[in-house]
Amino acid sequence: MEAVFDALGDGTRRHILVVLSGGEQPAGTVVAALQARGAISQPAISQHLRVLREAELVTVRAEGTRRLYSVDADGLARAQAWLAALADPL
Amino acid sequence: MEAVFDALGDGTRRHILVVLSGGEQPAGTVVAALQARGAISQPAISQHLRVLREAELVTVRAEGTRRLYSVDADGLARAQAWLAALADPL
DNA sequence: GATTTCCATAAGTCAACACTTATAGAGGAG
DNA sequence: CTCCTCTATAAGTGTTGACTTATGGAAATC
Repeated sequence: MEAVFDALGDGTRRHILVVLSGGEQPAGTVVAALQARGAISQPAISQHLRVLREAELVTVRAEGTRRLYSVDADGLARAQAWLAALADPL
Repeated sequence: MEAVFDALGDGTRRHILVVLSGGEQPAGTVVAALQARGAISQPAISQHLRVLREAELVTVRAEGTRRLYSVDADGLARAQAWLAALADPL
């Protein structure tokens, strides 16, 4: 859980999640989308994707040389549940 | 919204929210609760409370010299809604 | 099999930000 | 009025972590 909100605590990573909310995307497309918004390198995005993966906020699957990323609904649900518990203490 | 997840992206602040989820508490009680978990100064907590306030994740009200903090359900709901939109893109 | 594309990792740099100590200020208590 | 409690702000420091360039490796293309 710690890793989840640490991962969400960066604007670039949140932007990546927004891009991926449009559906499964190869890493290269994510890079292009982020670079359309401002100068950032491919390795920077790759590192962010790794953090999101380790936090279980995204999933990957390989297809040839491409890595297809998607938002991980389970991870997002866990984050939502944690927030809900704060507002509504059992 | 940026400020909300930036604020949530720190473990100490998340711990403060957990403490406050138990109900309205004066700042001093929050300090005591956090210090029970590890060495941290009163000003550090005060600064975190300010960040949480600016992100609208907590509310304050003064009672004499005490400042009573509570979790802000609206702010938490906004955060949840944002996460929900990611998983379930309209 | 050489080249090219796609992505990840390595290593190093720099700035943001989470801390600290010191202090100010506002409200009860004596 | 004075003292003490409670909390916030000021100022300075150190470390984390978000970036960079450089490189490695795996799969498609020719």
